[in-house]
Amino acid sequence: MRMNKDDPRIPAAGGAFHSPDQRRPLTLRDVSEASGVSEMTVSRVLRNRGDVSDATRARVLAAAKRLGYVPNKIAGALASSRVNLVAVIVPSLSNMVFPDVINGISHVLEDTELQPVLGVTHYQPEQEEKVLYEMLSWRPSGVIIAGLERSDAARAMLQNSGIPVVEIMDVDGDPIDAVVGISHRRAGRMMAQAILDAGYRRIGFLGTKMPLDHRARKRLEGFTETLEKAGVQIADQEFYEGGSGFAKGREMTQAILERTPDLDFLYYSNDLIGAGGLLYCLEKGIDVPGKLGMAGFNKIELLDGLPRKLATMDSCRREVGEAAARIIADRVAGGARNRGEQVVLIPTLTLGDTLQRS
Amino acid sequence: MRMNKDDPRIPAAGGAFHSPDQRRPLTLRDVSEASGVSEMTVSRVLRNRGDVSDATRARVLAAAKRLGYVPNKIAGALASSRVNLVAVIVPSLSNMVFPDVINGISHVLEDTELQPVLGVTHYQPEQEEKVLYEMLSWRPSGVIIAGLERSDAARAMLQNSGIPVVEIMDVDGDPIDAVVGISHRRAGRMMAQAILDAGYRRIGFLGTKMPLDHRARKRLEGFTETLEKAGVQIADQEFYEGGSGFAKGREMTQAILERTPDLDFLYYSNDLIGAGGLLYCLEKGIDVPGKLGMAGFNKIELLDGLPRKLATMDSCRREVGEAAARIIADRVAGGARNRGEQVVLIPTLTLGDTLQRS
DNA sequence: TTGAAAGCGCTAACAA
DNA sequence: TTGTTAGCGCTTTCAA
Repeated sequence: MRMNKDDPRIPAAGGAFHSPDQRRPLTLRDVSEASGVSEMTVSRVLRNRGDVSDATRARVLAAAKRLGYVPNKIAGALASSRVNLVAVIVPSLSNMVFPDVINGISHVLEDTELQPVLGVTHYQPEQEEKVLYEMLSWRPSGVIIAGLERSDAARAMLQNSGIPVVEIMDVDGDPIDAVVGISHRRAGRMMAQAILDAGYRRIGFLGTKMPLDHRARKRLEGFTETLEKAGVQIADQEFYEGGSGFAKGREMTQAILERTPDLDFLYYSNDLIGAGGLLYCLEKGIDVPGKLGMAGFNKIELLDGLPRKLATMDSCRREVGEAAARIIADRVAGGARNRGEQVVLIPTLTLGDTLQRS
Repeated sequence: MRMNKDDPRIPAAGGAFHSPDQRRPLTLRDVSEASGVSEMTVSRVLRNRGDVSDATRARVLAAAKRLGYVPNKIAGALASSRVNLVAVIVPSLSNMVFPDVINGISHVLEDTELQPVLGVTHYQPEQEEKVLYEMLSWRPSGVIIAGLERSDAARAMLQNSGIPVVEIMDVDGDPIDAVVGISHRRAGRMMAQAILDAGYRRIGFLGTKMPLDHRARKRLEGFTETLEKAGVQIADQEFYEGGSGFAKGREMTQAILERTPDLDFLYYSNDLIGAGGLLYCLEKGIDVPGKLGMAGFNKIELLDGLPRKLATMDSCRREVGEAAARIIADRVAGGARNRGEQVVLIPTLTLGDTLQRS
């Protein structure tokens, strides 16, 4: 074993990693030379592959550590055509919904070799195409992507990619491969039924204007469908653009109630604006849920602790993330020979304090 | 990157490309053979590099589109030793703080070739090391990482990486390279001064138990420092573990007020628990801010619309993200010959309705 | 304007 | 248990 004291990259003992003037990133060859072991054996040691004697292993590890070597996964991936990345593509990080999904995914992948890589589309199909294209060009081991609505191009890319694809959060549609989520139509129907059962009849809807939030759209569709079966029409609607928040919920609630004062229920497309509306109504001294019932969607935990508990429905975000990650992990591990898994979770209804005739 | 209809990357609708049995991903060679043009020229066309005749370009684009070719960035990156990825490493996605930062980063990087790749550490130094190692092994063009507190190993990796490193959200410490953020000590001092100026003297603190949330710790340090200069001690404290939320804020507030009923101010380490506390106090009929003042931190927009506006301080999240991304983009573009940029943002104090003697 | 050759840093497959 | 040889799919460089 050659000890090259003059090699500028090899720092003095103690500070294992400090090579301040380093220009060229270290390669396996550097570790090989520093340890007097072939590149191949160094590679084996660093990947814990094959049989390597303890003595050799120790020398290699010492050298790698001393040099501060970080392997080049680009070269490794090219050589092995294996990439331990899972592309995770979501529309937004700002609404308290997808962070939970992502945490579920990370949690499951932590027990595997796989690593999630995040892309955000801002609910724009063009952005989705672009992000997908970028991610696929890194040849990930799988894709987890929100929703079932795809441009033809995006769909083609995913189909041609030859890797596991899990579409999440929604099951109402035609999946490319696997799918994990809840039925938003069904969620809308369930909520409508609960509202009707409680005796409310003059129902208003408040939600996002965004035509590209397909899940919100489907909830509304299921909702109106069930109302109509009971001979009830939505009495008024209010739409908004931009981020959700309490203030938005207040404004919209005020607007709809001023326009249609005889409403006896407000159905919000998410808990955040619902909570804003609830705060507004409580302030106005409106009898909730006696005179006016209210409900949101998502079961955002953060909101536990409002003066009243808003009726809502669980979107199973963490479970969705976990199940999706598990599908990818199983496929990558080869433990699953099938494709097209379907995991349909059932949202639970929470009546809270805002959906029950007093 | 443009996304027009002639973009070779985007397969045409209509299924020209469904090659259902496709096993091997397409390569440049496939496009080369399909178009009768050398691989090299195909590569030039797809990267818009060098001079290529219009006729050749058209043939290549047609072939690429027809086949649904997606370039392999792994090979490209290895050959060119250029990777258009920026590693973004944050402690959490769940607290409404880092999504804003990430949006700022994405927004700036959208105008460049660079792409953010996200890693989450859950406030664990070991996780940070692991994530950093994984990301650096992909040889990104830059790193944006939250905080200034690093393990020796993490610090060494970053130093040795030879790429731009921007540490964000905090400026109180010893940066490895560039830094963008606010001074949390200063923020704590400012808030303490405002509270003292308003005449409050019996002050309680409520915050996370997490010893690894260094920014919260520094705010508290600055806070107590200013109080002490005025001869005021923190009268009581309450710490919590786990996620923030209104419910947590309520519980803690109840606990501290029952233990120390004569407190006249509550300083919360973030707006979410502060909002919970505020809701609790309003319900209890406590005179806010007359008998009891309250303040949080972060200026979370979502909360606009609470019955009272909580006093808070802006953590400049989006600006931090944007400035950090700009530093990376400039360095990558070669437009900046220097290193070690320091961007210190000044948080603004919002008194709201909870910090002013009536 | 186009093409041919030589790697990028690593790993699969095989040899010793 | 260790080493050698060929690539992985692309880009760089240089020649035509």
